[in-house]
Amino acid sequence: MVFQLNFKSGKAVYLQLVDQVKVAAACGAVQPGEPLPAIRPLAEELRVNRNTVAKAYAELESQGIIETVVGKGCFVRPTNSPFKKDVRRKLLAETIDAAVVHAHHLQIGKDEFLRLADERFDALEHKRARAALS
Amino acid sequence: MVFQLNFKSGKAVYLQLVDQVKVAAACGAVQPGEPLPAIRPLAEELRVNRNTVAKAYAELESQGIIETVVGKGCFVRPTNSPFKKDVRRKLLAETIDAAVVHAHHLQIGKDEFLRLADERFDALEHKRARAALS
Amino acid sequence: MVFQLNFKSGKAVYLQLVDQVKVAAACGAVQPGEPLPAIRPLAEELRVNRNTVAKAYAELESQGIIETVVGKGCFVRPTNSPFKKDVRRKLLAETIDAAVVHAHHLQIGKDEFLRLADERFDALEHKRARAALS
Amino acid sequence: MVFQLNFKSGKAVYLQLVDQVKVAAACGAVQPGEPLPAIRPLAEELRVNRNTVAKAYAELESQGIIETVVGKGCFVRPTNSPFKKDVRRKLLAETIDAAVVHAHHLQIGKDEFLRLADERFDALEHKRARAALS
DNA sequence: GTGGTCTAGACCACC
DNA sequence: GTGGTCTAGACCACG
Repeated sequence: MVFQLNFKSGKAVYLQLVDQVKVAAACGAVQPGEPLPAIRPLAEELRVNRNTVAKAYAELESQGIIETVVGKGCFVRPTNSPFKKDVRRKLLAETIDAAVVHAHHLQIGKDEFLRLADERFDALEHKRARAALS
Repeated sequence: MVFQLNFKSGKAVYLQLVDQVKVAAACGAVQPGEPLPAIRPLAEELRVNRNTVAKAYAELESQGIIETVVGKGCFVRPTNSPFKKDVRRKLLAETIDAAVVHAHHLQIGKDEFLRLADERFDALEHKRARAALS
Repeated sequence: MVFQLNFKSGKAVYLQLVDQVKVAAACGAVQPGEPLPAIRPLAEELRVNRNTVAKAYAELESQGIIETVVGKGCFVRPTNSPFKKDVRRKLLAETIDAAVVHAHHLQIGKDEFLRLADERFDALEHKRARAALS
Repeated sequence: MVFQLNFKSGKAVYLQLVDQVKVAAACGAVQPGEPLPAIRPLAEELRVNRNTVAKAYAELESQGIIETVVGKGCFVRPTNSPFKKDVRRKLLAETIDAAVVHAHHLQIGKDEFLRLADERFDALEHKRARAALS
């Protein structure tokens, strides 16, 4: 799993985690039965207190998204309402709209925006590739 | 100008206002030089405290989006980011990173992401063009 | 760190704090990475409301002088203005204009003004050099 | 008289006016018996409401700095404690110190600072020369 | 009427 | 413990 936290967004960090796991689970990016990262190393990677990650996992469990097995870890449960393709596109469109508005105020045009997006997408792939090796 | 606040989203109310004003400015719904709604009546309309609206406007002023003149009101400024080019790129990169991770969780690949971004960028331009006419 | 507030100067208290922190940072009295006093105890010491100190710190953060980490505190950042060169020049020009008018009212001419400025600039550098050693 | 107002300093505009007249009067920049600018044109020049200038003049009269003759204007009264040279230098040094700190945070060095000061001083002279002609 | 400052006190997220 | 948000209400400067 790859997470992206924004400490200045004004949204609680644990809720950002919750949202990201929910989306990933609803789309099959993490398959049912797959384990989520363990709390301690994830907290370290995200530079966040363990309590914060634990709170996010607790929230996910109370929402029935994941299942915690004490001593083993947290596992994704099967989704009963996976997102359809058009729902996924619409969700992403909202996020992209926000980015486009941000670009406008920073006076960054479409060409450079797309170049940056391409670049950051590749960066994510490299990050995942490196993570897969270790 | 119509604003929609979500008191349960976990995101600070004043930041929701900030974002919505930025969107309105970006798509030309409010043109440079035009005034924003006055603080007191807007606070009443949105059922929030006057200080909350004032905080949003103060944030917008510190971001250079609006200019406030005591005794007169708050006015939209023309887009003209004071930041260095590399700073602007870096600021936008953070937003794009979040969108890229979102796309990954939504199981949407780079090609479709870029197509969507291109599309949303054009949509914003069209809105601005239409708004400039009226 | 010792702060002196003047409640009768007609200048907003939180802005007095902002200026004093900026002076302390500029002359090396607080080094990059060092924490500022915590909000609550400082407010008590200065006999002002906690919100007033918080507002000062928020302003310092928005100016890029400090970084605040929730749950940890507020820390001085290394000097690195994000503004374009011409914006920086223009911002400083306004301050210098005020000083020039002040000099004119004080019947102090250009030569002496420049000599004084040279002298005060060196004084700041010396303070910074001494502070860097300890 | 040349005035320099800062609408964002957090200090009341009328107090900025008061301070500037007081300094000029205490240093002989305006001689006893000389008239201050009339309220209406000054307000226009400074882009300020007439009430604001009137309030400043009222404050100056209550402090005994000026004398208002209805229908004629406001005149500077003789000072009984004019600033000595060292006092004037010290007062200006404080203002310059603030400008130097500002320059530091904008990462503008001594050379450029002095160049800017030289330039702004000349600009003030030209402004006064133009004003004297009309 | 406009926006700005300050206080007092409650609740929340994070360490 | 840290900082952040929001409310309610008072007072001020400016137009």
